Amino acid sequence: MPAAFGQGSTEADFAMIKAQLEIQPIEEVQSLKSRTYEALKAAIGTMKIYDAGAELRLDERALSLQFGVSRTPLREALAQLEQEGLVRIAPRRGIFIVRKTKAEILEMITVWAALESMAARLVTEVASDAEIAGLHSLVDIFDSAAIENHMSGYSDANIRFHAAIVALSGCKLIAEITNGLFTHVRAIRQRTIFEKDRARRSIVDHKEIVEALETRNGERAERLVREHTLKLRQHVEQFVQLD
Amino acid sequence: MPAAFGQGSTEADFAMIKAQLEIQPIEEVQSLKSRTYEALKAAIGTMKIYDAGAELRLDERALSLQFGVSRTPLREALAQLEQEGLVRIAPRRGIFIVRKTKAEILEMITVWAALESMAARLVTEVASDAEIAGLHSLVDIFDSAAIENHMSGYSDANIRFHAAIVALSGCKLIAEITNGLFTHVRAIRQRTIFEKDRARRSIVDHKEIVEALETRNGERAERLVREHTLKLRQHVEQFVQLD
DNA sequence: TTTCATTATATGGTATGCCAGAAACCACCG
DNA sequence: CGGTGGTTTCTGGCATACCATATAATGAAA
Repeated sequence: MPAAFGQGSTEADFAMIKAQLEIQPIEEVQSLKSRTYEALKAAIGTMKIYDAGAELRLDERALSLQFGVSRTPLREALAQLEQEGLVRIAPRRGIFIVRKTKAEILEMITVWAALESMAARLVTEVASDAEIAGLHSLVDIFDSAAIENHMSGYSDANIRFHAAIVALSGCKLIAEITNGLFTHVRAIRQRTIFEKDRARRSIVDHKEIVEALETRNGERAERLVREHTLKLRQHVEQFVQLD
Repeated sequence: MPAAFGQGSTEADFAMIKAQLEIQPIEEVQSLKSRTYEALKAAIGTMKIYDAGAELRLDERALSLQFGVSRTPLREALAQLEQEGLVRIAPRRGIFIVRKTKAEILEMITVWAALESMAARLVTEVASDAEIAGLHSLVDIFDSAAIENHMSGYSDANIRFHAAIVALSGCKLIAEITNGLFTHVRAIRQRTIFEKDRARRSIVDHKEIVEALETRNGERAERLVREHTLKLRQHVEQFVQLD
């Protein structure tokens, strides 16, 4: 950055210029590999891969044309997605978007329960009262009967509530793994999972959880979160049909 | 399987053919990418990356020569390792083996505690009595005072005990994530973590865990496993120095 | 002698071309 | 008419060449 201003620039000049264009962070132009990775991940995420007859096969050359990059960075991105479990690369056979089985989904929810319950325990140990109090804003919104008409909004708020607990735990790794799981489950997040009745009971659960966190009752918070998520597990096991 | 033998084939024909050439499995020649991935992962695993002055930078061309493959499959393998968090690829700067910070190690142990305690709970729900009884063989070995002289053996048996619980839970995903964590922690598994005193107390813990599993006491098994692993966490926090 | 600018080089990023294997297609034969 | 064997094509695997940037080396000026 200095070179651009020549040797005649003074501190004053610099300060002025700095005041003018402010933002320094510098646009980090990521590699084509990572940008392709993000783009592919997003594309797969918004794809309704569980619909019957959905096209699960990816064509390298076609994709490289669509993204406007060569096959090399594209393949590196695909290798990463394979590692992440989003696609499966069958040598000489093709590249396929992975459709999780119901059993795998249930395992994910189980892991989620384990991690988030641990997160809740951590929250009671490390979060400030103010931080915990902030959770109220994510729960109380739904006190009104507005639930009935805002199911889509509920779904998002629900996710934010759980994400908040994970965030307050301070454990980056739990957040990371949880996000990874969410990526997989996103495609299945059919609204049917969150029908009215569940929403109502869910809110009661959430209130209890917040209360346990506020009273720093780690054991109880952990148990409530676990049971709450395992309820979802049971619900999915019972009512969601895949495969 | 039926179509291949046409309409004239009898049960006898099939049995004969099957008896003749037997072996079908076919040697699965993996791609260079995946083999390079495995090789690199193993190489990094056996590397003492936490020693001061350890060379953490990887040279693409040098590696491609050593492995005898071109840079393309090598880079795809590296992309996967990056996704897994074992290496960090700094664009135009270099490829570096990731050295986990102490805080990150502690987070891993925390996640481990969460997952294995959930696994223990699952074991009480799904494992057979026989399977649980099998755990005794992994614990009783150390009844004798042989511990004193077999610390290295203890370390392995310890790992196998915990792996067995995860396996008996039937949850593949927990096993998968746990293995991933183990890959990272392996390099730190300095024998100092497992000194005599800890070993003795550890065995007591293990016996209690087995007993809880045998009596199908899910709550207790979960708690014991969690506390056991959190003890390790505290121990590492207190005595292991990194960074 | 030190410092800064310029140039050289090394290293990762990307594009492209060729190769091998798998699947689809087709023709020939029973 | 069906099935089998061969041929073509399509697609992913791999190697290589080139490009861009970061860093090291070098030299000139203060």
